[in-house]
Parts: sequence; structure tokens; C-alpha cells
Amino acid sequence: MPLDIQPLLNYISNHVTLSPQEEAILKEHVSVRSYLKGQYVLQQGDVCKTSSFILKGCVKMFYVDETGHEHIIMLGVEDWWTSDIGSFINQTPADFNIQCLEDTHFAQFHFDSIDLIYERVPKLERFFRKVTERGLAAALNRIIRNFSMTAKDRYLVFKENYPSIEQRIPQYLVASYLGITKEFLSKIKSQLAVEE
Amino acid sequence: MPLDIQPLLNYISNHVTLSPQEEAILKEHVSVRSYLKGQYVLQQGDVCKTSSFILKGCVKMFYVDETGHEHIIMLGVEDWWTSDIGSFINQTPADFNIQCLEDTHFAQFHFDSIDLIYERVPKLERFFRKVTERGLAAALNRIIRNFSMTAKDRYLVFKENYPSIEQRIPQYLVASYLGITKEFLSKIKSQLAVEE
DNA sequence: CGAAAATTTGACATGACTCAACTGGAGTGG
DNA sequence: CCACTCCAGTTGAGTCATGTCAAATTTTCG
Repeated sequence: MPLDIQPLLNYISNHVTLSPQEEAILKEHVSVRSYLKGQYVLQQGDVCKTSSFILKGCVKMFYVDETGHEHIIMLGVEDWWTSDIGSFINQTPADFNIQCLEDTHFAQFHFDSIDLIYERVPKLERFFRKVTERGLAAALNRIIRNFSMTAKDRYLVFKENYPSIEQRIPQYLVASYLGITKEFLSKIKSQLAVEE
Repeated sequence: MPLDIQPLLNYISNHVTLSPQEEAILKEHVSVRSYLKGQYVLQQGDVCKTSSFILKGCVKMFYVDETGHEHIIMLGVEDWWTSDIGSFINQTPADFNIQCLEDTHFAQFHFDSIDLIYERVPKLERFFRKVTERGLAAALNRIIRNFSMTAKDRYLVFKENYPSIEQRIPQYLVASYLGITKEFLSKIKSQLAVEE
């Protein structure tokens, strides 16, 4: 019994309404794929071939700099998209890695068939346009937060945006997402505890 | 003699090829508008009604935080798009201001007619999808640079990405774009001068 | 030329990092 | 059920990148 893509269909229906025929075409072109905890969906330097919707599980997208430090760009859980979009659209080597933090199931769109999907189901092109617009708005807000807020405040915002993710992933990943060291996050938390 | 939108048509033709009829529809729905240096295209708190392509001129998009400090999210020159995309797509109050740094001419798409444009010219929906995808990729790269690079290196990258813009805008705006103070940028520059 | 705006410089303050040591669970295997 | 290890998290001392503030200097432009 294969995992079904119902969560993806629900998600799509928030943005566009597909006819049964369109849904059938969609299903032809989406593949469900599972990865184990620790597995890489994408490695820096490889070309990103898929745009992946997370049906179940949790991933990190991160960049490793010249000094070997990891920087988390995105943490993804259920109903999030993950791909190195720059690598995907240009089919150039990826800047980022994507790795599973839990056993994770994806619904994947492949670069080789994505233009065909857009041709056959223009509503899906609309859907991806909207998803990308939201992603861009979120990224700009993140840039602003990094510029205008202290690490402590960014942590508080993070807890609102990702409620309960702290129970799923280790703290040093949260620190990396916030752009700070694990030691400093630890100090922030102990300071917040005192303030209670 | 109104300004014409040829730069926009050229830009669009890099992504999609419009028929003469499609181009005619486009022209019906685009309005050209000019602003003087210093004028606001959008103010924080207002709803962003337009997505604007810069035909000629230069703008800054910025956020003013609670302490009154300006943070520049984007500097736009010819052939760039500018809008508070979050405000535009949801028609909610804008987080950002957009202000002209020179007398500036725009080709503007209005929220009220954008869906109609997408219906009548699906190629333009494709065009905006692609533009947004590129914008998202650029925003993610900026996030990474802010995390992994020192201010000095970000400045060097900036000079590559925006060649010649330093002749058009004051240095304190560059500093704000880089997320540092004008004083610190000044120190970086004098240090770079010594290294020669 | 003169005034306002932009830039530079210096002294000092601070948020955040580094490194190293330590604590405390969660396996694992005997 | 204990001993061992491993990994995440904590804590502290010292350091560095960058910020703040104030004064001096240069540039721009009416």
C-alpha cells in the first residue's frame, strides 16, 4: 500500500481547485519517495532535479562554508516545500544540502517533466507561482529580522513560527537556523529562564 | 510623447515570447508612472497596490524598526522589480517603504487587474513565476551571505553584484543594505584602501 | 561662498564567537 | 544492573566583530 499524496492535494486545494482530470494528470507526474533519517535528498554541488513536498517527516536545508561550518537556511516539516530553487530552475550545481532529520516521505516533482505539467495543467503553474510568491515574502521577512532583531528576539519569533519543532530537533540546529552558535543559544535560554 | 515600455518588453522577452496580440493586451494593463526623487512609491502600513518595473531610475525598499532605524532590503535600478510582495499578494498593510533615490519611471501592474492579465495572457503568469523564482533564489543567497560572511566580504560581493551603483547613491545606504552602520563601512573602506 | 549633508576618525561599549572544560542523559554491552 | 561511551547541552574566560556616540573633516549644492 503506497503512501498517498492526500496532504499534497489538500495543500494545493488551498490555492487552486483542480478538476478530477487535472488531478489525474498531476498524479501521473508526481512520485512519492521515502528517505531514512540522515539521508541526503540533495548534496551541495549536485544539480537539484526535484522540487519536493514533505508528506511526513522533517528536513534541514543547509550550506557548508569554506571553514566547514553549517548554516541552516530552512527547516522543513509536513506541508513545506524543499529544493534548492536556484539549482532547480537553472539546473546548475546546488549551493545547498538537504538532509532528513527523521524518516521522511516526499511527493516529488521532477525538473524534466515540470514544464510539461505546466502546459497540461496551467492551474498548477498558478499554484507554483503563488507558493513561490509566499516563499519570497517569507525570505524577505527573514532578512529583515536578521538585520533588525537581536538573537534573543529572533529566537522568540522562531518559537512562534515553528511551535513544537523544538521537541523534534536538537537545539544546535535551532541555533544554526537563527544564525548563532549553540553555546550562545544556550546562554539565551538560561537568561530567558531567569526572567520568568 | 509618453515614455514607452520597451525596456519592459525586452526584459519579458528574455523569459517568454509574446505574440503581437498578447503584447497589445499587456500594454492595455500596464501604466507608466513617474516619481520625483524622494517620493514614496509605497509607505509602511499602506496596502501595496502595484508591482513596479523600473524603466529608469533608482529606488530603495526599506524597513523602519521600533528604534527608528532604517534597514534596506533592496536597492533597485533599471530592469528590477519592486513591490512589497507580501502586501501585494495578500492586500495586507505593507511592512516596507519604497522611495525613489532619483527621478524614476515605472511600468506598473495593478493588483486589481493582475488576475485578469494572467487569464488573458497565461504566458505572463509564466513570466511572473520565473521572475519570482529568481527573486527567491537571490533572497536565499542573501540570507546565507549574511550568516556566513563577514561585513567586509559582503561589501566586496555587493560591489560585484551592483557595479557602479556606488556612484549613484550615498554610502550610508550601501551600509544599510549590508546590514552595518555607515561608520563601520567607512572603516572597512579605509582598511581595503590600505591593503592595496 | 555658506550651509547642510555625507563621510571619516577615535574612544569606548557590547553582542556574539571560540575554545575548553564540565554535566547529564541515552544507548550499548558485559 | 553497572560501566562505558557518545552526544547534546551548559558554563566560563577571553576575544573579536561590529555598534554607539561625539567630534572633525570633506563634499555637495543652492
